[in-house]
Amino acid sequence: MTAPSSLHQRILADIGQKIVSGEWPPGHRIPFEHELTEQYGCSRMTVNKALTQLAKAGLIERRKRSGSFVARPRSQAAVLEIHDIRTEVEALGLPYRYERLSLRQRLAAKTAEAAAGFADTSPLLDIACRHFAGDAPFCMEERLINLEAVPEAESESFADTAPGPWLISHVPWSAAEHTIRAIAADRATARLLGVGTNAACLVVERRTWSGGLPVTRVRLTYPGTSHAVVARFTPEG
Amino acid sequence: MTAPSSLHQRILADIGQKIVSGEWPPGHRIPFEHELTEQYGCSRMTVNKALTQLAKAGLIERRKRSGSFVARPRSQAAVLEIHDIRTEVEALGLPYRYERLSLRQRLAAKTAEAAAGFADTSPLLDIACRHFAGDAPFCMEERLINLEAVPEAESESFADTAPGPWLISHVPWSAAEHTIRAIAADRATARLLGVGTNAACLVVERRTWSGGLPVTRVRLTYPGTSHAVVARFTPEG
DNA sequence: CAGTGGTCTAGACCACGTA
DNA sequence: ACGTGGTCTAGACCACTGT
Repeated sequence: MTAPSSLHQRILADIGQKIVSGEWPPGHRIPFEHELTEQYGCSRMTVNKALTQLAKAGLIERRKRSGSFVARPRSQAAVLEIHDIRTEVEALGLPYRYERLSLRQRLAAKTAEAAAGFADTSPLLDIACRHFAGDAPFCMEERLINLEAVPEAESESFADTAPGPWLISHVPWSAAEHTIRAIAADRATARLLGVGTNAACLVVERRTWSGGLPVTRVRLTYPGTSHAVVARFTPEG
Repeated sequence: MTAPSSLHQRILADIGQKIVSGEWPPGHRIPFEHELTEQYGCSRMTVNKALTQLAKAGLIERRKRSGSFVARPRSQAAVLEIHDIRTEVEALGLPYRYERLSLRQRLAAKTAEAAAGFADTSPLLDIACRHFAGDAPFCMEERLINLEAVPEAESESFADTAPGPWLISHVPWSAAEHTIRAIAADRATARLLGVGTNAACLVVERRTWSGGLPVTRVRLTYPGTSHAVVARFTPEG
């Protein structure tokens, strides 16, 4: 509902509105680019920009020689933003505290770590730590760092710095994959999170690569009652 | 790693590669558009397309008068795709079955439904149903439909058709917001899902609007052990 | 003020798929 | 074969902003 500042945004919003309102049902043919060109009195690049964006958002399908059509909704695509934990805690207005629980160096086992994408016998740093919001545990972190990808991590103690921010400033960028699931807290987890045994917890697991090499696998376990992950739909980019 | 078919994709990939590999660390200034124009022997629109896309993906920040810079990673943004349940089940190679549990019409209560965005005393359809994968319950669905937004739903029994697909074919498109959390199954939920009481479950709640009006709120409860939500990072569009 | 990115134009050529 | 979308050009004007 914000005023579109540019013309291609206005075209995008106009067409998006017609689709969302149902005025143009799925399968409806959208005016050809040259028709929209006349309608808005602009060049083809401008309408193309809008239509390309609508196609990327999944609202329309484009077929050469036939035109563009309103897509039938297949899957709900939404953008998930996973923030830095410190930021997340401070956004709640609570003081943040970090605590390292354990750190050891070992080799990747064939079974578990292979599934996480680490090669057999890769040297790994295995870290457990906790993040606090005020006095209460906010989440627990179990992290594996591939020392082949990040050899500098070997000399880090992670006593005061959380592995996440440290990695971000040492491994510049990365592709990532997130998996979200629910588990029942085992005894150790329950104690560390200050919840009852078998309490429901939300687990966010992130695997990160850099230049084809697996860098880190982190598993964040939140008390289920206090944390939720939110994703919002994005028609416009 | 796929061969970029278009020039702006190649420029995007080249720069993205330099950022991901660390060759250009956060804060590094990216060549000006007119420099890239010379470097690739193309027009400014082409490099602009690539840089705009990198900025939308969050890999770079653009500042007028100063140039474009490699962004420091702030939040992990990933694309979450939530599919139709039937599709999801059948993708597992299992037969899909749907079962309606209850249906009743009532007015929105001030407390609970207001939080879901429904106006006070809106007429609602309140449906509970289950989705099966083979013989096992796959997930439980609790759904509210706003009859002010979808009056045709009043005459539907939803005995054989799940509300999701029906709504998709009757309410053309929508904005949506997803919330994912973990809960412990209460007695009723546990029985319906065939798990133990207090078993950890993954709850995906989706609220949907159409033309500013709230259309439906659906809460899908999955046995935590058998279901995960996956989101993947997307540098390129 | 000068230089950057944001946006737009009025053309063009091509691949491709449908008729 | 033809018309569509995909891509690209070589300009242009403007707003913003740091110097």
